[in-house]
Amino acid sequence: MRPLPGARLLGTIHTIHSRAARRAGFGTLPRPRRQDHSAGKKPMLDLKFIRQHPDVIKDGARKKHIPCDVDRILELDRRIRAIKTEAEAKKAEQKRRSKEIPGLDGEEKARALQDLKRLGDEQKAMDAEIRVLDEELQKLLFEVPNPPAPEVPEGKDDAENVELRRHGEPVQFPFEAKDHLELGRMHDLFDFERAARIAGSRTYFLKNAGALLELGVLRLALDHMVSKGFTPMLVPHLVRYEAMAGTAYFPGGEEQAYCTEKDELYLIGTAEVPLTSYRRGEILDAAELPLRMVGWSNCYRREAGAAGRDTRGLYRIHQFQKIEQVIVCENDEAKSVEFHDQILRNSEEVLQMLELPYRVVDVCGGDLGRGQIRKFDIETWMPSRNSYSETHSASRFHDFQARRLNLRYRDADGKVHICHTLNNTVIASPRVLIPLLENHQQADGSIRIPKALRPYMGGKEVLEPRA
RNA sequence: GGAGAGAUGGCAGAGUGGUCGAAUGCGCCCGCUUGCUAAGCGGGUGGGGGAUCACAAGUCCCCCCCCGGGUUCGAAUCCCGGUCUCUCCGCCA
Repeated sequence: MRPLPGARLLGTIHTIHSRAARRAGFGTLPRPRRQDHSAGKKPMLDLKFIRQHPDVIKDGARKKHIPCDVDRILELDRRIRAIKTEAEAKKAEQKRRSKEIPGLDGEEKARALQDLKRLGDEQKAMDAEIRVLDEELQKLLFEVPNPPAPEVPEGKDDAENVELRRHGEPVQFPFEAKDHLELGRMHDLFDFERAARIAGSRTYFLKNAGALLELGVLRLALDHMVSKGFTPMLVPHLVRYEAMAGTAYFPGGEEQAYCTEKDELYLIGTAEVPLTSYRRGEILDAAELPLRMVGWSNCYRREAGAAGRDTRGLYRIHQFQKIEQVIVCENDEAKSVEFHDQILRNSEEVLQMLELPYRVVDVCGGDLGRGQIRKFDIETWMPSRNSYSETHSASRFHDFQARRLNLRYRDADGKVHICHTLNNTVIASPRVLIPLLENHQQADGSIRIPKALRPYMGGKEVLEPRA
């Protein structure tokens, strides 16, 4: 699934979010308050890089259609460094002279104390000045988008994404095809009406084969990834602000996430959040890399701003289950690109096992999130929508998330670097049940179960509609 | 939910206002010694930022003893707030 589009929404920021943000050290305050071994500033991008290549940043922001005031950042940076140099010189003097105090006494000592007091006050004034400027700088830095890869197509929204390849052919039904809702009724797979009564819009019950199919495809996907050497992980579904901010959903995506107000925890919209955050603040040994993880979690999305869109059926709902693959690798462009290709193919293999037609699109600049360097979406053919619709989203972040998470590694020479991160959907259900049911339906309303899925369905080959 | 204890370098563990970025031990790295190994001996061993500067090396400086703030000429040490961990009691899938 695509990352929460909230990064581009200008939603009202709830008090609770800013409270948590402040405590976490993101957003309005320059430094983290909660426990955080990384202690320090964590700009989205390396400030040195911005300093040296302002034009790259500017052009990247343009391509992503995200506003970004690079000049203001550079100015703040210049001023802060100037004051800092001066403040540090004072601090050094103060420190040095402090050490002489125990050796002094009488009037000499009194005079020295007075001098030092004055020095200290001057320092504090400068620190305060720095703090104000730095607060503004940090806020701006969090909004700097990661420049997209040069190959990323220009474009302002998903209409301008570029198709890369197709696999399989959309089925031509020699009979009148039913949509998944109709099939669901025939097989008693879902209940939307009662769900709405209990839980509101965009909710559902899965019943009978509907429930089993969901667990089946999830397990198939998980097993496939485990066979590829990924570590299976069951993850926390409630996370702190830092995890949301570290993976770049916050700030910006607050409106898309459910928040538990009393505890200031957020329901994850994807296992990417806890998985990518898993080793945050650590310096990994290069020998451990790449970390290849596959997580199974429920995903919760408010779908704010989507009112009226895709209201029917299983397409856009508030809660679903997803198997997600995450890779943490070395800070190496070529490796990162290579893994991006791998995680894309992993997911394609799952769709092939499910015998579903799909295509891969290269997501254009304007449809990329703030942190993504490049993204490929997989769209699976959905007969009822008469279109390829998004079921997977494979993103490459460079060091964007890792920098925020302070996720680093030590190379063979003992040097410390920030990791690269990537992730992709392996399967998300029940959305994938739409193409699964619709593509494999037969004239009599029965549904053929693809071979690879049968072991997960008690060996059954076909689902027969209820009498 | 109630009561208490604690958080120091990769690990263990000292340190209650100055000479502590931090003893000591273990681990790790480099030398020496040694048929090999072990032992022994000597040295080294965290992260971040800034100045100079070529985004190099080197040199200098600042910050970090869970996180943030405060007191003080000076804080790992004192004060306030937060987070986490552990123990006991209660509750509970």
